[in-house]
Amino acid sequence: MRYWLVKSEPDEFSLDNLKELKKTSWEGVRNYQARNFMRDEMAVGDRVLFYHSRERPPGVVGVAEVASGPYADPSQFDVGSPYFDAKSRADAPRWVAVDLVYVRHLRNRVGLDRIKATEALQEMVLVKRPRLSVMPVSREHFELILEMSREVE
DNA sequence: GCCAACGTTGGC
DNA sequence: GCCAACGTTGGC
Repeated sequence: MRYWLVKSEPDEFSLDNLKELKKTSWEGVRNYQARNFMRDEMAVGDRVLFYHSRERPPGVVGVAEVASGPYADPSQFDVGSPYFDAKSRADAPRWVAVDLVYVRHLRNRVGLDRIKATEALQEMVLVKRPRLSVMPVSREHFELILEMSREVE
């Protein structure tokens, strides 16, 4: 089992939205590196840190789980979608989606400021590589974030 | 295949 | 809302 972190702008899709829906199709990823992680490495049962970006303060707010293998992201073929990609062909889809299911909210969010201030988390992709919206997380880092969420800041 | 221009992400 | 960092595009 692998561990991941996905970013979402809560104005667009929050962890509360996922809780209500229980399950969602994680569509709209339009970055090749993120796409490759989803396409090549994500598998059913993988655990996912759910991160709210563009919110003050940004941070990890909960846990989700991968509930499907990768499949062609339908929004790439939808002319009305902001994620429409005219260069993607039906017989060779460029972008993939996976299903995510809600697992839980963290008792306390783990803010980016705290992550950045934690020595053991300096190697997180989140810290080292800005602007990536789907990224792997090591088991150790995943568990440390969960531990931090149980403590009051 | 280089690289300038442009677009997007996301912290602040 | 600003803008730095980064990815993508396209002219040459």
